[in-house]
Amino acid sequence: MLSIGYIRQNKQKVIEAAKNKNREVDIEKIIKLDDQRLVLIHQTQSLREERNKLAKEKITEAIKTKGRELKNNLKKLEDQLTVINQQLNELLSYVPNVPLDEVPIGKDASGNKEIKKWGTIPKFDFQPKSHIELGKLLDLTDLERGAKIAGFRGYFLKNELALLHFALIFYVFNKLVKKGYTPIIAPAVIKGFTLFGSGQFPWGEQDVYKLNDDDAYLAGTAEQPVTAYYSGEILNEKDLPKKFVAFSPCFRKEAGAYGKDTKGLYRLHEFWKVEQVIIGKNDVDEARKLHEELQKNSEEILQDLELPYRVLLMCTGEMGEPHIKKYDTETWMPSRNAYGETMSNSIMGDFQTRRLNIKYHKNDGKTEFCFSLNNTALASPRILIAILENYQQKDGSVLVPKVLQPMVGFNQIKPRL
RNA sequence: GGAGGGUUGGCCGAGCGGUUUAUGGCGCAAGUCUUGAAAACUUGUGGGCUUUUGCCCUCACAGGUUCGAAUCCUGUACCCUCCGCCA
Repeated sequence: MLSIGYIRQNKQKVIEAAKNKNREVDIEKIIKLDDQRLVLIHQTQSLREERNKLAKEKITEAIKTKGRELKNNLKKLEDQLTVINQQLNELLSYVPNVPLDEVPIGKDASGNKEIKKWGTIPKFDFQPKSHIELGKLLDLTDLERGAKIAGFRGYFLKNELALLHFALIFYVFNKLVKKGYTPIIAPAVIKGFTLFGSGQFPWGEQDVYKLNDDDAYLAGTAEQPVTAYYSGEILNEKDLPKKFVAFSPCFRKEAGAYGKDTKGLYRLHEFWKVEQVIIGKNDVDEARKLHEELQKNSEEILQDLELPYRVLLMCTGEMGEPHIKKYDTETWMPSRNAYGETMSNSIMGDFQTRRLNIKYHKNDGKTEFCFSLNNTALASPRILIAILENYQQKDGSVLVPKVLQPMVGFNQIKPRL
Protein backbone atom coordinates (compact mmCIF):
# COMPACT_ATOMS: atom_id res chain seq x y z
CA MET A 1 0.00 0.00 0.00
CA LEU A 2 1.26 3.43 -0.90
CA SER A 3 0.07 6.40 1.11
CA ILE A 4 -2.31 8.75 -0.64
CA GLY A 5 0.04 11.61 0.22
CA TYR A 6 2.90 9.89 -1.59
CA ILE A 7 0.70 9.21 -4.59
CA ARG A 8 -0.40 12.85 -4.77
CA GLN A 9 3.20 14.05 -4.61
CA ASN A 10 4.64 11.47 -7.02
CA LYS A 11 1.82 10.97 -9.44
CA GLN A 12 3.92 10.48 -12.58
CA LYS A 13 6.31 8.12 -10.85
CA VAL A 14 3.47 5.93 -9.58
CA ILE A 15 1.78 5.82 -12.99
CA GLU A 16 5.09 4.93 -14.63
CA ALA A 17 5.83 2.21 -12.07
CA ALA A 18 2.47 0.53 -12.56
CA LYS A 19 2.97 0.57 -16.31
CA ASN A 20 6.43 -0.95 -15.98
CA LYS A 21 4.99 -3.68 -13.80
CA ASN A 22 2.35 -4.39 -16.46
CA ARG A 23 -0.42 -3.20 -14.16
CA GLU A 24 -3.22 -0.81 -14.80
CA VAL A 25 -4.26 1.72 -12.18
CA ASP A 26 -6.40 4.81 -12.50
CA ILE A 27 -4.47 7.35 -10.47
CA GLU A 28 -6.65 10.24 -11.63
CA LYS A 29 -9.70 8.50 -10.24
CA ILE A 30 -7.92 7.96 -6.95
CA ILE A 31 -7.01 11.63 -6.65
CA LYS A 32 -10.52 12.68 -7.54
CA LEU A 33 -11.94 10.43 -4.85
CA ASP A 34 -9.44 11.80 -2.37
CA ASP A 35 -10.55 15.35 -3.21
CA GLN A 36 -14.10 14.33 -2.35
CA ARG A 37 -12.86 12.69 0.79
CA LEU A 38 -11.12 15.87 1.93
CA VAL A 39 -14.24 17.96 1.38
CA LEU A 40 -16.29 15.53 3.45
CA ILE A 41 -13.66 15.50 6.17
CA HIS A 42 -13.88 19.28 6.44
CA GLN A 43 -17.64 19.17 6.60
CA THR A 44 -17.84 16.43 9.22
CA GLN A 45 -15.15 18.08 11.29
CA SER A 46 -16.98 21.37 11.52
CA LEU A 47 -20.22 19.60 12.42
CA ARG A 48 -18.44 17.70 15.17
CA GLU A 49 -16.93 20.93 16.40
CA GLU A 50 -20.42 22.38 16.67
CA ARG A 51 -21.66 19.29 18.46
CA ASN A 52 -18.84 19.43 20.97
CA LYS A 53 -19.53 23.06 21.73
CA LEU A 54 -23.22 22.38 22.10
CA ALA A 55 -22.60 19.57 24.54
CA LYS A 56 -20.83 21.97 26.87
CA GLU A 57 -23.73 24.40 27.06
CA LYS A 58 -26.54 24.34 29.56
CA ILE A 59 -29.09 21.74 28.57
CA THR A 60 -32.37 23.08 27.31
CA GLU A 61 -35.02 21.68 25.03
CA ALA A 62 -33.71 23.93 22.26
CA ILE A 63 -30.20 22.57 22.68
CA LYS A 64 -31.49 19.03 22.61
CA THR A 65 -33.41 19.66 19.41
CA LYS A 66 -30.45 21.30 17.76
CA GLY A 67 -28.22 18.45 18.90
CA ARG A 68 -30.53 15.89 17.38
CA GLU A 69 -30.57 17.82 14.11
CA LEU A 70 -26.78 18.01 14.09
CA LYS A 71 -26.56 14.31 14.74
CA ASN A 72 -28.75 13.51 11.75
CA ASN A 73 -26.79 15.76 9.43
CA LEU A 74 -23.54 14.37 10.68
CA LYS A 75 -24.74 10.82 10.18
CA LYS A 76 -25.51 11.51 6.53
CA LEU A 77 -22.08 12.97 5.87
CA GLU A 78 -20.37 10.19 7.79
CA ASP A 79 -22.15 7.59 5.73
CA GLN A 80 -20.99 9.29 2.56
CA LEU A 81 -17.46 9.44 3.92
CA THR A 82 -17.53 5.76 4.78
CA VAL A 83 -18.48 4.89 1.21
CA ILE A 84 -15.79 7.16 -0.24
CA ASN A 85 -13.20 5.70 2.11
CA GLN A 86 -14.11 2.18 1.10
CA GLN A 87 -13.87 3.01 -2.57
CA LEU A 88 -10.59 4.82 -2.08
CA ASN A 89 -9.04 2.03 -0.02
CA GLU A 90 -10.16 -0.52 -2.56
CA LEU A 91 -8.44 1.40 -5.34
CA LEU A 92 -5.37 2.14 -3.21
CA SER A 93 -4.95 -1.51 -2.34
CA TYR A 94 -4.35 -2.20 -6.05
CA VAL A 95 -1.61 0.38 -6.58
CA PRO A 96 1.71 -1.47 -6.89
CA ASN A 97 4.90 -0.34 -5.21
CA VAL A 98 7.48 1.79 -7.02
CA PRO A 99 10.73 -0.01 -7.97
CA LEU A 100 14.12 1.41 -7.03
CA ASP A 101 16.15 3.23 -9.68
CA GLU A 102 18.62 0.38 -10.22
CA VAL A 103 15.85 -2.04 -11.26
CA PRO A 104 15.90 -2.65 -15.03
CA ILE A 105 12.71 -1.80 -16.88
CA GLY A 106 11.37 -4.74 -18.83
CA LYS A 107 8.16 -6.47 -19.81
CA ASP A 108 9.03 -10.10 -19.15
CA ALA A 109 11.81 -12.55 -18.30
CA SER A 110 13.92 -11.30 -21.20
CA GLY A 111 14.40 -8.06 -19.27
CA ASN A 112 16.03 -9.76 -16.28
CA LYS A 113 19.73 -9.21 -15.79
CA GLU A 114 21.99 -12.09 -14.92
CA ILE A 115 24.41 -10.68 -12.38
CA LYS A 116 26.21 -13.77 -11.15
CA LYS A 117 27.00 -17.38 -11.91
CA TRP A 118 28.54 -19.85 -9.50
CA GLY A 119 29.69 -23.44 -9.80
CA THR A 120 30.34 -25.72 -12.71
CA ILE A 121 27.52 -27.26 -14.68
CA PRO A 122 28.13 -31.03 -14.56
CA LYS A 123 29.09 -32.85 -17.73
CA PHE A 124 27.93 -36.45 -17.75
CA ASP A 125 29.70 -39.18 -19.72
CA PHE A 126 26.45 -41.11 -19.70
CA GLN A 127 22.82 -40.30 -20.40
CA PRO A 128 21.69 -38.44 -17.27
CA LYS A 129 18.27 -39.18 -15.84
CA SER A 130 15.62 -36.77 -14.65
CA HIS A 131 14.69 -36.69 -10.97
CA ILE A 132 11.46 -38.37 -11.96
CA GLU A 133 13.31 -41.38 -13.38
CA LEU A 134 15.78 -41.41 -10.51
CA GLY A 135 12.97 -41.17 -7.99
CA LYS A 136 11.27 -44.16 -9.53
CA LEU A 137 14.36 -46.32 -10.02
CA LEU A 138 15.70 -45.66 -6.56
CA ASP A 139 12.25 -45.86 -4.95
CA LEU A 140 12.50 -42.33 -3.59
CA THR A 141 9.26 -40.88 -4.88
CA ASP A 142 5.83 -42.20 -5.68
CA LEU A 143 4.10 -39.72 -7.89
CA GLU A 144 1.42 -42.12 -9.14
CA ARG A 145 0.16 -42.91 -5.67
CA GLY A 146 0.70 -39.25 -4.82
CA ALA A 147 -1.82 -38.32 -7.48
CA LYS A 148 -4.14 -41.12 -6.33
CA ILE A 149 -4.15 -39.85 -2.76
CA ALA A 150 -3.65 -36.10 -3.05
CA GLY A 151 -4.73 -35.42 -6.60
CA PHE A 152 -2.92 -33.59 -9.36
CA ARG A 153 0.61 -32.56 -8.25
CA GLY A 154 0.41 -34.90 -5.28
CA TYR A 155 3.52 -36.80 -4.23
CA PHE A 156 5.06 -39.12 -1.69
CA LEU A 157 8.72 -38.86 -0.71
CA LYS A 158 10.20 -42.15 0.43
CA ASN A 159 13.26 -43.76 1.92
CA GLU A 160 16.51 -41.76 1.69
CA LEU A 161 14.76 -38.85 0.01
CA ALA A 162 12.38 -38.45 2.93
CA LEU A 163 15.39 -38.24 5.23
CA LEU A 164 17.15 -35.76 2.97
CA HIS A 165 14.04 -33.60 2.93
CA PHE A 166 14.14 -33.33 6.73
CA ALA A 167 17.90 -32.95 6.85
CA LEU A 168 17.94 -30.09 4.36
CA ILE A 169 15.33 -28.16 6.27
CA PHE A 170 17.13 -28.60 9.54
CA TYR A 171 20.56 -27.90 8.08
CA VAL A 172 19.43 -24.58 6.66
CA PHE A 173 17.40 -23.62 9.71
CA ASN A 174 20.35 -24.26 11.94
CA LYS A 175 22.80 -22.45 9.69
CA LEU A 176 20.79 -19.24 9.87
CA VAL A 177 20.24 -19.53 13.60
CA LYS A 178 24.03 -19.53 13.93
CA LYS A 179 24.05 -16.28 11.97
CA GLY A 180 21.85 -14.68 14.60
CA TYR A 181 18.47 -15.13 12.99
CA THR A 182 15.62 -15.90 15.35
CA PRO A 183 14.22 -19.35 14.61
CA ILE A 184 10.46 -19.39 14.36
CA ILE A 185 7.94 -22.02 13.37
CA ALA A 186 5.03 -20.21 11.80
CA PRO A 187 1.36 -21.14 11.60
CA ALA A 188 0.26 -22.34 8.20
CA VAL A 189 -3.42 -21.78 8.91
CA ILE A 190 -3.72 -18.02 8.87
CA LYS A 191 -6.25 -15.21 8.73
CA GLY A 192 -7.13 -13.21 5.68
CA PHE A 193 -5.55 -9.97 6.82
CA THR A 194 -2.09 -11.52 6.75
CA LEU A 195 -2.57 -12.29 3.08
CA PHE A 196 -3.79 -8.81 2.33
CA GLY A 197 -0.92 -7.45 4.41
CA SER A 198 1.77 -9.35 2.58
CA GLY A 199 0.35 -8.23 -0.74
CA GLN A 200 -0.86 -11.69 -1.72
CA PHE A 201 -4.36 -10.22 -1.85
CA PRO A 202 -6.04 -8.80 -3.81
CA TRP A 203 -3.91 -9.98 -6.72
CA GLY A 204 -3.26 -13.62 -5.97
CA GLU A 205 -6.47 -14.81 -4.34
CA GLN A 206 -6.92 -17.57 -6.87
CA ASP A 207 -3.69 -19.17 -5.70
CA VAL A 208 -4.65 -19.51 -2.03
CA TYR A 209 -6.56 -22.33 -0.33
CA LYS A 210 -9.44 -21.07 1.77
CA LEU A 211 -10.78 -23.26 4.53
CA ASN A 212 -14.56 -23.62 4.68
CA ASP A 213 -16.32 -20.40 5.55
CA ASP A 214 -13.94 -19.40 8.29
CA ASP A 215 -11.48 -16.55 8.06
CA ALA A 216 -8.82 -19.19 7.61
CA TYR A 217 -6.44 -19.80 4.75
CA LEU A 218 -3.44 -22.02 4.11
CA ALA A 219 -0.21 -20.06 3.99
CA GLY A 220 1.63 -20.06 0.69
CA THR A 221 4.84 -19.07 2.45
CA ALA A 222 5.99 -18.26 5.98
CA GLU A 223 6.47 -14.70 4.70
CA GLN A 224 2.75 -14.21 5.26
CA PRO A 225 2.47 -15.15 8.94
CA VAL A 226 5.93 -13.91 9.91
CA THR A 227 5.74 -10.50 8.27
CA ALA A 228 2.39 -10.07 10.02
CA TYR A 229 3.94 -11.18 13.33
CA TYR A 230 4.28 -7.58 14.54
CA SER A 231 1.11 -6.28 12.89
CA GLY A 232 -0.53 -3.48 14.83
CA GLU A 233 2.59 -3.01 16.93
CA ILE A 234 5.13 -0.26 17.38
CA LEU A 235 8.73 -1.40 17.70
CA ASN A 236 11.80 0.50 18.87
CA GLU A 237 14.55 1.55 16.50
CA LYS A 238 17.21 0.08 18.76
CA ASP A 239 15.61 -3.37 18.38
CA LEU A 240 15.75 -3.25 14.58
CA PRO A 241 16.32 -5.05 12.36
CA LYS A 242 14.37 -8.10 13.48
CA LYS A 243 15.70 -11.09 11.60
CA PHE A 244 13.80 -14.34 11.43
CA VAL A 245 14.48 -17.72 9.96
CA ALA A 246 11.01 -19.16 9.61
CA PHE A 247 9.75 -22.61 8.80
CA SER A 248 6.31 -23.51 7.59
CA PRO A 249 4.64 -25.93 5.26
CA CYS A 250 3.42 -24.02 2.19
CA PHE A 251 0.28 -24.52 0.13
CA ARG A 252 -0.42 -23.17 -3.31
CA LYS A 253 -3.25 -23.82 -5.71
CA GLU A 254 -1.06 -22.95 -8.70
CA ALA A 255 -4.29 -21.95 -10.35
CA GLY A 256 -2.59 -19.81 -12.95
CA ALA A 257 -0.14 -22.55 -13.91
CA TYR A 258 -2.27 -25.50 -14.95
CA GLY A 259 -0.22 -26.46 -17.96
CA LYS A 260 3.17 -25.64 -16.45
CA ASP A 261 5.69 -28.02 -14.94
CA THR A 262 3.13 -30.75 -14.59
CA LYS A 263 5.66 -33.53 -14.08
CA GLY A 264 7.77 -34.26 -11.07
CA LEU A 265 8.59 -32.28 -7.98
CA TYR A 266 8.97 -28.81 -9.46
CA ARG A 267 5.57 -27.23 -9.03
CA LEU A 268 3.59 -28.65 -6.12
CA HIS A 269 0.51 -27.80 -4.12
CA GLU A 270 2.27 -28.55 -0.90
CA PHE A 271 5.90 -28.18 0.14
CA TRP A 272 8.19 -27.13 2.97
CA LYS A 273 10.13 -23.96 3.07
CA VAL A 274 12.60 -22.12 5.25
CA GLU A 275 12.19 -18.41 4.74
CA GLN A 276 14.29 -15.46 5.87
CA VAL A 277 12.19 -12.49 6.97
CA ILE A 278 13.50 -9.10 8.09
CA ILE A 279 11.60 -6.20 9.60
CA GLY A 280 13.90 -3.19 9.52
CA LYS A 281 14.19 0.57 9.51
CA ASN A 282 12.57 2.83 6.95
CA ASP A 283 15.81 3.40 5.08
CA VAL A 284 16.48 2.40 1.49
CA ASP A 285 20.24 2.11 1.82
CA GLU A 286 20.01 -0.05 4.89
CA ALA A 287 17.41 -2.17 3.11
CA ARG A 288 19.82 -2.62 0.21
CA LYS A 289 22.47 -3.87 2.62
CA LEU A 290 20.09 -6.29 4.29
CA HIS A 291 18.95 -7.45 0.88
CA GLU A 292 22.56 -8.33 0.00
CA GLU A 293 22.94 -10.11 3.33
CA LEU A 294 19.87 -12.23 2.61
CA GLN A 295 21.27 -12.96 -0.82
CA LYS A 296 24.62 -14.01 0.58
CA ASN A 297 22.94 -16.36 3.04
CA SER A 298 21.00 -18.13 0.34
CA GLU A 299 24.00 -18.40 -1.94
CA GLU A 300 26.06 -19.86 0.88
CA ILE A 301 23.47 -22.57 1.24
CA LEU A 302 23.74 -23.52 -2.43
CA GLN A 303 27.53 -23.37 -2.15
CA ASP A 304 27.42 -25.65 0.89
CA LEU A 305 25.33 -28.03 -1.18
CA GLU A 306 27.75 -27.55 -4.11
CA LEU A 307 24.96 -26.84 -6.55
CA PRO A 308 25.61 -24.56 -9.55
CA TYR A 309 23.40 -21.49 -9.62
CA ARG A 310 22.95 -18.06 -11.08
CA VAL A 311 21.48 -14.85 -9.75
CA LEU A 312 19.11 -12.59 -11.65
CA LEU A 313 18.23 -9.00 -10.98
CA MET A 314 14.58 -9.07 -11.90
CA CYS A 315 13.13 -6.45 -14.20
CA THR A 316 10.02 -4.41 -13.41
CA GLY A 317 7.70 -6.66 -15.39
CA GLU A 318 8.81 -9.73 -13.43
CA MET A 319 8.34 -8.20 -10.01
CA GLY A 320 5.34 -8.63 -7.77
CA GLU A 321 3.21 -5.67 -6.78
CA PRO A 322 4.80 -5.12 -3.33
CA HIS A 323 8.41 -5.38 -4.47
CA ILE A 324 10.82 -2.53 -5.05
CA LYS A 325 13.81 -4.75 -5.86
CA LYS A 326 14.10 -8.47 -6.39
CA TYR A 327 16.77 -11.08 -7.00
CA ASP A 328 15.88 -14.58 -8.09
CA THR A 329 18.39 -17.33 -7.51
CA GLU A 330 18.15 -20.22 -9.93
CA THR A 331 19.77 -23.60 -9.45
CA TRP A 332 20.97 -25.82 -12.25
CA MET A 333 18.61 -28.66 -13.09
CA PRO A 334 20.07 -31.02 -15.72
CA SER A 335 16.74 -32.48 -16.87
CA ARG A 336 15.52 -29.00 -17.74
CA ASN A 337 18.91 -28.24 -19.23
CA ALA A 338 18.40 -24.91 -17.55
CA TYR A 339 18.43 -23.11 -14.25
CA GLY A 340 15.20 -23.33 -12.24
CA GLU A 341 14.08 -20.80 -9.66
CA THR A 342 14.79 -21.96 -6.13
CA MET A 343 14.94 -18.70 -4.20
CA SER A 344 13.41 -15.27 -4.42
CA ASN A 345 14.76 -12.28 -2.54
CA SER A 346 12.80 -9.05 -2.25
CA ILE A 347 12.67 -5.65 -0.66
CA MET A 348 9.11 -4.49 -0.06
CA GLY A 349 9.82 -1.08 1.44
CA ASP A 350 6.92 -0.06 3.68
CA PHE A 351 4.32 -1.54 1.33
CA GLN A 352 3.53 -4.50 3.58
CA THR A 353 4.09 -2.75 6.90
CA ARG A 354 1.64 -0.01 5.95
CA ARG A 355 -0.99 -2.64 5.23
CA LEU A 356 -0.12 -4.47 8.43
CA ASN A 357 0.42 -1.32 10.49
CA ILE A 358 3.90 -2.12 11.73
CA LYS A 359 5.76 0.94 12.94
CA TYR A 360 8.77 1.82 15.03
CA HIS A 361 9.79 4.65 17.30
CA LYS A 362 12.77 6.32 15.77
CA ASN A 363 15.56 7.51 18.02
CA ASP A 364 14.40 11.09 17.44
CA GLY A 365 11.01 10.23 18.93
CA LYS A 366 9.04 10.12 15.68
CA THR A 367 7.11 7.10 14.46
CA GLU A 368 7.49 5.53 11.04
CA PHE A 369 6.50 2.42 9.12
CA CYS A 370 9.14 -0.29 9.05
CA PHE A 371 10.60 -1.85 5.93
CA SER A 372 10.20 -5.54 5.24
CA LEU A 373 12.35 -7.96 3.27
CA ASN A 374 12.41 -11.67 2.68
CA ASN A 375 14.27 -14.35 0.86
CA THR A 376 13.90 -18.07 0.48
CA ALA A 377 16.53 -19.98 2.39
CA LEU A 378 15.43 -23.33 1.05
CA ALA A 379 12.34 -24.87 -0.48
CA SER A 380 11.97 -28.62 -0.62
CA PRO A 381 11.15 -30.83 -2.52
CA ARG A 382 12.10 -28.45 -5.34
CA ILE A 383 15.74 -28.32 -4.28
CA LEU A 384 15.75 -32.13 -4.27
CA ILE A 385 15.45 -32.01 -8.05
CA ALA A 386 18.80 -30.25 -8.27
CA ILE A 387 20.39 -32.57 -5.74
CA LEU A 388 19.19 -35.79 -7.37
CA GLU A 389 20.02 -34.71 -10.89
CA ASN A 390 23.37 -33.01 -10.28
CA TYR A 391 24.65 -35.69 -7.94
CA GLN A 392 23.68 -38.71 -10.05
CA GLN A 393 26.37 -41.22 -11.00
CA LYS A 394 26.94 -43.50 -13.94
CA ASP A 395 26.00 -46.59 -11.94
CA GLY A 396 22.57 -45.14 -11.29
CA SER A 397 23.31 -44.09 -7.73
CA VAL A 398 23.10 -40.59 -6.28
CA LEU A 399 25.71 -39.09 -4.00
CA VAL A 400 24.66 -37.10 -0.94
CA PRO A 401 25.97 -33.54 -0.48
CA LYS A 402 28.81 -33.62 2.05
CA VAL A 403 27.19 -31.29 4.54
CA LEU A 404 24.16 -33.55 4.80
CA GLN A 405 26.02 -36.84 5.13
CA PRO A 406 26.57 -36.66 8.90
CA MET A 407 22.92 -35.81 9.41
CA VAL A 408 21.40 -38.65 7.41
CA GLY A 409 24.09 -41.27 8.08
CA PHE A 410 24.74 -42.30 4.49
CA ASN A 411 26.74 -40.77 1.66
CA GLN A 412 25.13 -42.41 -1.33
CA ILE A 413 21.72 -43.58 -2.46
CA LYS A 414 22.22 -46.88 -4.23
CA PRO A 415 19.91 -48.74 -6.56
CA ARG A 416 17.97 -51.38 -4.69
CA LEU A 417 18.83 -54.99 -5.54
C1' G B 1 -18.22 -27.29 22.68
C1' G B 2 -19.74 -24.98 27.79
C1' A B 3 -19.20 -21.29 32.14
C1' G B 4 -16.97 -17.05 34.11
C1' G B 5 -13.24 -12.77 34.06
C1' G B 6 -10.67 -9.30 31.08
C1' U B 7 -8.67 -5.73 26.72
C1' U B 8 -7.10 2.26 28.40
C1' G B 9 -1.16 5.67 24.95
C1' G B 10 5.86 2.61 23.77
C1' C B 11 5.06 0.10 28.91
C1' C B 12 2.57 0.04 33.81
C1' G B 13 -1.85 1.95 35.60
C1' A B 14 -6.28 5.48 37.25
C1' G B 15 -10.95 6.88 35.46
C1' C B 16 -16.83 3.54 35.17
C1' G B 17 -22.44 9.51 31.57
C1' G B 18 -20.73 16.24 31.34
C1' U B 19 -13.75 20.89 34.15
C1' U B 20 -10.85 14.08 30.90
C1' U B 21 -8.01 19.36 26.64
C1' A B 22 -7.49 10.86 28.84
C1' U B 23 -4.90 11.56 36.43
C1' G B 24 -0.11 9.49 37.80
C1' G B 25 4.36 6.76 37.09
C1' C B 26 8.14 4.36 33.95
C1' G B 27 10.63 4.41 29.36
C1' C B 28 12.25 7.28 25.15
C1' A B 29 13.72 12.11 22.61
C1' A B 30 15.26 17.28 22.67
C1' G B 31 16.94 21.35 25.62
C1' U B 32 19.25 23.70 30.21
C1' C B 33 23.33 22.71 33.49
C1' U B 34 28.30 19.93 32.99
C1' U B 35 35.17 19.06 30.63
C1' G B 36 32.08 14.58 29.56
C1' A B 37 28.50 11.45 31.77
C1' A B 38 24.95 10.78 35.60
C1' A B 39 21.46 13.38 38.52
C1' A B 40 18.12 17.44 38.51
C1' C B 41 14.92 20.68 35.90
C1' U B 42 12.04 22.15 31.32
C1' U B 43 9.58 20.57 27.00
C1' G B 44 7.93 16.77 23.85
C1' U B 45 6.36 11.68 23.18
C1' G B 46 -1.20 8.06 18.68
C1' G B 47 -3.56 9.63 13.81
C1' G B 48 -5.78 13.21 10.47
C1' C B 49 -7.33 18.10 8.43
C1' U B 50 -5.44 23.02 8.17
C1' U B 51 -0.37 24.16 7.72
C1' U B 52 -1.36 31.30 10.86
C1' U B 53 -4.78 30.50 14.89
C1' G B 54 -6.47 26.08 15.55
C1' C B 55 -9.96 22.04 14.76
C1' C B 56 -11.37 16.81 14.45
C1' C B 57 -10.66 11.76 15.57
C1' U B 58 -8.39 8.08 18.98
C1' C B 59 -9.58 4.11 25.51
C1' A B 60 -9.48 -3.99 21.29
C1' C B 61 -12.90 -3.71 16.67
C1' A B 62 -17.92 -2.68 14.68
C1' G B 63 -22.73 -0.95 15.61
C1' G B 64 -26.40 1.30 19.03
C1' U B 65 -28.60 4.50 23.19
C1' U B 66 -27.90 9.95 24.53
C1' C B 67 -28.07 16.98 23.74
C1' G B 68 -23.27 14.61 25.42
C1' A B 69 -19.88 7.91 25.75
C1' A B 70 -13.29 5.53 27.72
C1' U B 71 -17.74 5.16 30.97
C1' C B 72 -24.38 2.37 29.34
C1' C B 73 -26.31 -1.60 25.57
C1' U B 74 -25.46 -5.32 21.41
C1' G B 75 -22.26 -8.08 18.27
C1' U B 76 -17.20 -9.66 16.88
C1' A B 77 -11.98 -10.65 17.76
C1' C B 78 -8.25 -11.73 21.10
C1' C B 79 -6.26 -12.91 26.17
C1' C B 80 -6.87 -15.36 31.15
C1' U B 81 -9.29 -19.16 34.57
C1' C B 82 -12.25 -23.54 34.96
C1' C B 83 -15.15 -27.85 32.75
C1' G B 84 -15.52 -31.20 28.49
C1' C B 85 -12.99 -33.34 24.19
C1' C B 86 -8.28 -34.39 22.13
C1' A B 87 -2.37 -35.62 19.33
